[in-house]
Amino acid sequence: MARPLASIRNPNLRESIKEAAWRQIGVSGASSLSLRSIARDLGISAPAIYNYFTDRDALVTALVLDAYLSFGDSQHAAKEKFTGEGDVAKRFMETGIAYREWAIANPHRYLLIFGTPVPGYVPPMEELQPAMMRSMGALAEVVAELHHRGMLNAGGIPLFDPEACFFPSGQCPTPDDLLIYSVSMLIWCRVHGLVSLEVTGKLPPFGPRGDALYRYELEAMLREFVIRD
Amino acid sequence: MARPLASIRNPNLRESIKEAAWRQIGVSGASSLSLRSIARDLGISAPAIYNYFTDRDALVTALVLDAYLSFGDSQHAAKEKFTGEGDVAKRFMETGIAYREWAIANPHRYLLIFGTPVPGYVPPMEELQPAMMRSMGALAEVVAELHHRGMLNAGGIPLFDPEACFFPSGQCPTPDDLLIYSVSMLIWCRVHGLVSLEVTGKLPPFGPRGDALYRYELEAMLREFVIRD
DNA sequence: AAAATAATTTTACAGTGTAAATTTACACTG
DNA sequence: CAGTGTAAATTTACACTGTAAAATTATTTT
Repeated sequence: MARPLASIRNPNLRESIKEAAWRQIGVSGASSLSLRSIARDLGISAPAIYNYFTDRDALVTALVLDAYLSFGDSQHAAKEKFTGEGDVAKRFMETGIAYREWAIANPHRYLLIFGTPVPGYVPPMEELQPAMMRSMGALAEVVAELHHRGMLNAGGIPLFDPEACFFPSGQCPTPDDLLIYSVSMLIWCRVHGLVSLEVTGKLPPFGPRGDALYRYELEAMLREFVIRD
Repeated sequence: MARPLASIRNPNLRESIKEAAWRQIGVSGASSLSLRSIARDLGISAPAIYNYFTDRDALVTALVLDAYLSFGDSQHAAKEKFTGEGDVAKRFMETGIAYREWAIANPHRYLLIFGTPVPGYVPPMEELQPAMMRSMGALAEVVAELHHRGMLNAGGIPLFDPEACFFPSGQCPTPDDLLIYSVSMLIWCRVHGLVSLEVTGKLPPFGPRGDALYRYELEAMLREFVIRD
């Protein structure tokens, strides 16, 4: 028998494959993701997956995109939690805290995006960039707001090369944008340092006090980059 | 024929295996490390490796230990570059810059230590801890010196849990040590954020200006944590 | 010289991704 | 309605992987 079951009792195989993949990743980590065991889970044959994803890498890319979506949602939701005029600093803190909380709640997803957990996988940047830009957008919007209110104190930070960075629709970024993106990137680097080490279990000494350390770092950034009152 | 060649024409197989492993890692990354292809390189059979390493994981651990050694050497060398009384800040900068330079010169080694590049490998912490402590020790010594000279301004930072942290010889750390280690850890987190993203190619916009950004971060830490003059 | 031990080999098994050929189910068209 | 074409699966096959077991050989010890 050769094409009887799958697409009938499973009308949306593409999604089911991704679900099975997440299930596996949740159990044994992204490193041990296996097309064959996904196929076993779904009661189909391994090469059948190639009808929905050209590659193992294509599947991983789809998973990364999903992860970015979920991550971006949580970032934007956090940013929109406080909508008051004077709540910019609160929005910053809220976005920052949501970053870590999402990562701790979804360690495998976090590592899939920001780590290198799948053996030979090299992420296709041009394909992932929109999703990445969107998820980073929440932070960038907060920084932009700070800048527009004249609260951004980041004159000394190095700006990145506008050539080396693909901007949406290939437009040349304004100096303001350049500043905003550079500050956002720097903040992201600091946040990522802590969170990635925590998620990979390499920050053991702090244990439950990871919260406090993380909060301290966010507040240090407020002190360094934000002019208040 | 069964035991003629290897140990005769290759008197130090254990080292040769590691060398071949590094060679492979240098070419195609740590993710595609393969005992079989190491064996092919050396003209021996794959199971022969099991005489020198109980596991693929044991081999990886040996590689990690070597990487820590090289990394620690470069850290301590940088720290001892300036020996003057008033050169503490210089020592800090030098150690920080050496951190990034070593990582960029040895990206695979860096990822082997601080990333998760080998599929199912889970690092045996108790075995790696001495090497890790030693390599982190250079930074800790700089921070300790700052503290002893009364130049450390880090009153507000959260201290980590002394229980959760294995200290050398199981001794209870003094409050001073607790502060020194906590500050060092925090500095390490920040440094690691930047460097790990740069090494994995996830910090493209800055390109050649990565230097400037990194320097800025080191100087920001001096401003934040160090009382000068 | 004989026995013991240690190093190495071959063989084997269970797993992986994926290419190729093959079979089947379904939708159209004549 | 029969026939064809296409798309979705399947089976088969290949080249890999780590590693367990058994067999073989070299060296060391008795």
